[in-house]
Order: sequence, then structure tokens, then C-alpha cells
Amino acid sequence: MPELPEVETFRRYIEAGALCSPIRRTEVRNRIVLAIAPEELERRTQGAMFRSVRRHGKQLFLELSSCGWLTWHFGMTGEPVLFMDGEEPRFPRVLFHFPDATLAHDDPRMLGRIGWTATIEEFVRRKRLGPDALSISRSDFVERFAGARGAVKPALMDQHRMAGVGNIYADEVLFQSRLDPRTEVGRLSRQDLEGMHRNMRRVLKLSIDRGTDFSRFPRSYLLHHRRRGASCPGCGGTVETVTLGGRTTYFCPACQMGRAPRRAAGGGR
DNA sequence: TTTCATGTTCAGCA
DNA sequence: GTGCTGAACATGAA
Repeated sequence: MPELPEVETFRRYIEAGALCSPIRRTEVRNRIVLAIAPEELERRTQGAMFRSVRRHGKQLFLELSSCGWLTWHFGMTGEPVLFMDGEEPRFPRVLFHFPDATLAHDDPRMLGRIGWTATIEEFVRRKRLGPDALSISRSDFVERFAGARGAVKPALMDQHRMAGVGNIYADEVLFQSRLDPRTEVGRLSRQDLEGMHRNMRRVLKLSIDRGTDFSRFPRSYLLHHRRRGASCPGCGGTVETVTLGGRTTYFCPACQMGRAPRRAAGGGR
């Protein structure tokens, strides 16, 4: 589930339903999802409450009334689930029991991680995360990408350069920017980069506004067509795949153009 | 049965 | 240091 829009939706969900309630007990069912010792997690949360919740890229931070912040990453399949007795989700790995509800890290693949940090800044520094994709200014975005090498798609997904964009939204941003995902970053013009920044913000915000429910996204979005042989919502041509940054990339070669090497005649635009 | 999956990290190599 | 590739992690769904 979780790229920036999903995690922002999780943030709001927790903010609306899991703050300022004392944690009676913390139950660890699968310690593999912990980045700290289970005893430490229990000690830090027992009797405390979550005061506030913040997000940086795909990472969530829950402020503890005791001290510091719980760090919460959702991996590929994790999500927070708040439930009452008898409504337990299918894959609860860690559970925070409040007096009248329970907040669970529900995660079949267990690739998510829960840990602790004294400050958000310290955590962001330690993980070397770039600026949040919805906070980064246009000029900072241009500067950070202008200095990159390699293909544009892996650059967009590099959490050290900028945090929050993953496989699905990188493909969508490039589709809407009409840029071939294999294009060398160094061949993009300032206008290309500014357009990417604008499209990225629009796509991420629309997703948050629609509650990350893909069925409520415009039909013109590529993400409805992430199947081999699907037709492009723009031109009706065939959507193709290529592997970039180790991930399957969907794109329309007819709509998304590359950028010719400098000095070369024709090509591009 | 096989393949793929909205993520991160690490080893090995250029 | 930068970038790329492949593997590992662990499991469900198609």
C-alpha cells in the first residue's frame, strides 16, 4: 500500500482515532518487524500515549508522551488498523492496546519496521532521507535532480534524493510528464524538471484527496493500466514494461518521449 | 506450480 | 562517492 499518499492517509487515520489514549499493553506477535528489542518497545510505550503523528516521505512518527518518537515504516504491504474486540485484522504483527480499541501494524509480508528515535531530525539524518516530496520546493527539486546521473525513474524513487515517491507514483508522474522513464536525468531541461515537480505534486495531492482509492482516480491515469499488453489511456497504444531500479516499469513509448543526446538532430520533444 | 508484488538494504562491480 | 544489478527478507494472490 504505502507510498507518500498512502502514508499521509495513514497519518490522518491515526490522528483521528489513536491519539491521547493510554497504551495499556503492547503486544509483539512477530518481532521481525521491530527495529528495536521488544522489551524496549514495551518499556517505552507501556502506560504512555501517542501525542501527535507526523510524516516524512513514506515514514511515520508517533510522538510518545513518555519520550521521543515511535518510528513506523510500512514496507510493501503494511498498514495501521484500528479495531475493537472481535474485529482483528488478518496479519497483526504488533498491537497497541488502548482501553477500548487496539491499533495494529497489519502486514502480511512483514517488510515493515517499527522502532524508536529521540528526534525526527536524528532519524532522517541517520537514514539519510532526502526532503519530503510534498515539501520540497521547485528550485530545490531542480537542483537535486540536475546533479544526478542515470535514468530518471530510479532517481525519482531514490529516497536519499527525495523521500516519498515509489514505483507506482514514479510511473504515473513520468507518464503525465510525457517522459520516457529511461531518459538520462542529465538530458532533461530545466523546463522538464519543473514540469516533473508540478506533475508530482498534482498526482500526490490528488491521491491524498481521493483517499488513495484508485477507483476514484481520473480514467486518464496510467495506474489503471498496469498490466502487460494493456492499452494506453492517452493514445490507445500498447503499454510496455521495462525493468528500472529493479522494479517493473509501465510506460507508453508513443506518449512518453526520451531526450536526444545534446547536439543530435531530430529525436526528442 | 510458478511468478509477481505500492520497499529497503547490502554485497559486488564499474 | 555515484550508479547499477541481483539477492535477500517473507508471504499472499493470481
